Amino acid sequence: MSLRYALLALLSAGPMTGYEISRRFQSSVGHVWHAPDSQIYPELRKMEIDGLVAGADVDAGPRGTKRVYRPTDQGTEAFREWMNAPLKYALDRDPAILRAAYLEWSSPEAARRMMQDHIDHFAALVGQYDQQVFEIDERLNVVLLRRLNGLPEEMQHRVAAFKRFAYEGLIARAEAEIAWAQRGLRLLERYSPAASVFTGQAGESVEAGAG
Amino acid sequence: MSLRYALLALLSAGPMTGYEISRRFQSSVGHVWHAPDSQIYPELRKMEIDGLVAGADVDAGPRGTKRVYRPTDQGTEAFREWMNAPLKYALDRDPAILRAAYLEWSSPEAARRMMQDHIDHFAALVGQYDQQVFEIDERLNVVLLRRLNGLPEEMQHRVAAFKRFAYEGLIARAEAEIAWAQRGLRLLERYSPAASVFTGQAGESVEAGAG
DNA sequence: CGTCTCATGTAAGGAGTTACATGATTTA
DNA sequence: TAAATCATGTAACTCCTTACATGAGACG
Repeated sequence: MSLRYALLALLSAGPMTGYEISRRFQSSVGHVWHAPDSQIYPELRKMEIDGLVAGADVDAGPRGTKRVYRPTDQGTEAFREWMNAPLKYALDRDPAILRAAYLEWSSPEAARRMMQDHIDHFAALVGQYDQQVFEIDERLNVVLLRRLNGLPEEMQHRVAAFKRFAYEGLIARAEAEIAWAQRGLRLLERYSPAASVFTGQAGESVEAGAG
Repeated sequence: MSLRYALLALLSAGPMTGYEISRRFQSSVGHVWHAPDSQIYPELRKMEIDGLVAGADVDAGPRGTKRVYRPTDQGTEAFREWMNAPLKYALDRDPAILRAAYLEWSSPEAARRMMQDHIDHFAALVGQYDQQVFEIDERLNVVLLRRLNGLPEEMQHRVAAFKRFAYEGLIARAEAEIAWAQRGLRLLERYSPAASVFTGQAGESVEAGAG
């Protein structure tokens, strides 16, 4: 149910087409919330039926028309209500943690590769997040500029500070993942040189595993 | 698709009924992977059809019978394969980050409450994780004991070390969340004493928000 | 002449949530 | 005698993923 609030959040910067939302959800804003086309277009239609956004068919030059959405007063109010309601925390369900807990079932090489992939994955994300923070600080982000346009300077700082804060959270998380996987590599170094008893055929391993 | 691997992981400690799995998934092991009854029983049936587990109806005394599942050789092999395959990383979609990015839309009190709830939530989790680590270190966890039973001592250390490592990851994450929310509180202190322009009625706010 | 961008979806299926349903036995 | 534990599900729904579909204009 958060997708519609993510859409309202993005649309609070100004009117957009489904296509533009889709592109933003795949690049910059996509770090905060990601969704594919196949979810966005139908959800916008549903939100229109529910009176949260208003769509208008606008001339798109030689390309015919496109549908531009903007939040209605009701949509803005629904977003604000959601922003003031308590958050529900989902229970944990992360394949990386699941794997880590049963790493004796991986081959030593696969275990090391998993940790290295984890580090590489989150290091790449940190790079992307840093770039976003830079674009926030330097006011290079198009959607942010649209959003800040017309606000008093103090409020501009405030709005930008919150965007920055969100990315700082993502960076802190990613760095925690990297540090954890590095601990994992050190742990594997201590245990992996010795061959795993779990690398044999299925029959043996059931014996070894179930004892 | 990870649920079945979580089930195979748990069953690798020894045979269990759906009911016992369900209880474990709601308490101790539930921190690593959570699932409700309504998902577990049907999934076990599907896995039996797919040949990954074998179910046997066993006498349960005066209560009639119960169905005990154990992994088949094929199931054990499928689990090992999954443990050796590369992980897929899902794209980010976290309501807490989404909110943080648009915190100018929350009332100052709601924003502070959100941060405090975040801290409380993850502090409680850290407490639970610490307890699990204690139970791993002291060999108090029933499933772990079942799993270690019969393994050479060196392997016991190894297996327990990986379980501990998984919880260390959860703890590191939770602590990163706490630190982040504390930064959030400090940020709000700087910006919130001044009233938000976004606290008026819908009409005004659309002006202010969209500029 | 081919690929990229603009523009908007459908369709099928998997994964997860929430609520409901049932009934015996054991414990406080 | 009321509540918790043992034991096993169904049903409806939402949310998300993956694959497929289409067509025009712009760019190189």
